[in-house]
Amino acid sequence: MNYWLMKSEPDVFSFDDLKKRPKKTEPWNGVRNYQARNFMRDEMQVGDHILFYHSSCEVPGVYGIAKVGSKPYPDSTQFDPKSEYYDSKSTQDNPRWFLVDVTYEMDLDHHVSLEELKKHKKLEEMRLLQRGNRLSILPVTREEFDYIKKLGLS
DNA sequence: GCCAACGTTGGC
DNA sequence: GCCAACGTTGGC
Repeated sequence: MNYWLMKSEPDVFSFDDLKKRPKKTEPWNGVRNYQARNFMRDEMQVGDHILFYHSSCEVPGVYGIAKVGSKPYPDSTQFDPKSEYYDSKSTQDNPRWFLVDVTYEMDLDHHVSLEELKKHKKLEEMRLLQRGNRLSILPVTREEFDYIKKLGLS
């Protein structure tokens, strides 16, 4: 079992949006970074737990808990010329981009802001908090995951 | 294979 | 809107 942090801009797709989806599930399309893709394609397993993080917004931070809802499969938007995620170098036989479904798991009592995360010594080695990090999908340790979840419950 | 130019991310 | 960090592209 692995643990992850996945970023989303809430103006585009928020944790609330995920809850409102049919089956509370959303294909995580549009990732066009190889490292992030590799995490989804090679390392994620159904049932892995996810910290759902809002970025590029007024209060960046963790807003809920989700889980991996499917095995990896090709991101259909890469084949669609009308999609902003279209990739002309991808073919059905040799897709370049893979995704997993993300499924709602549980609410937190309150969000845990980036500012809050930075205050905790136990979290100072989190990849999210390392300088220059821009990956939209990051592994977290079980300890980090549990600690942050606890911060969001009270 | 190097590296300059360019584009994107994301906090502030 | 700024800008640091870093990934990607493409000429050579």
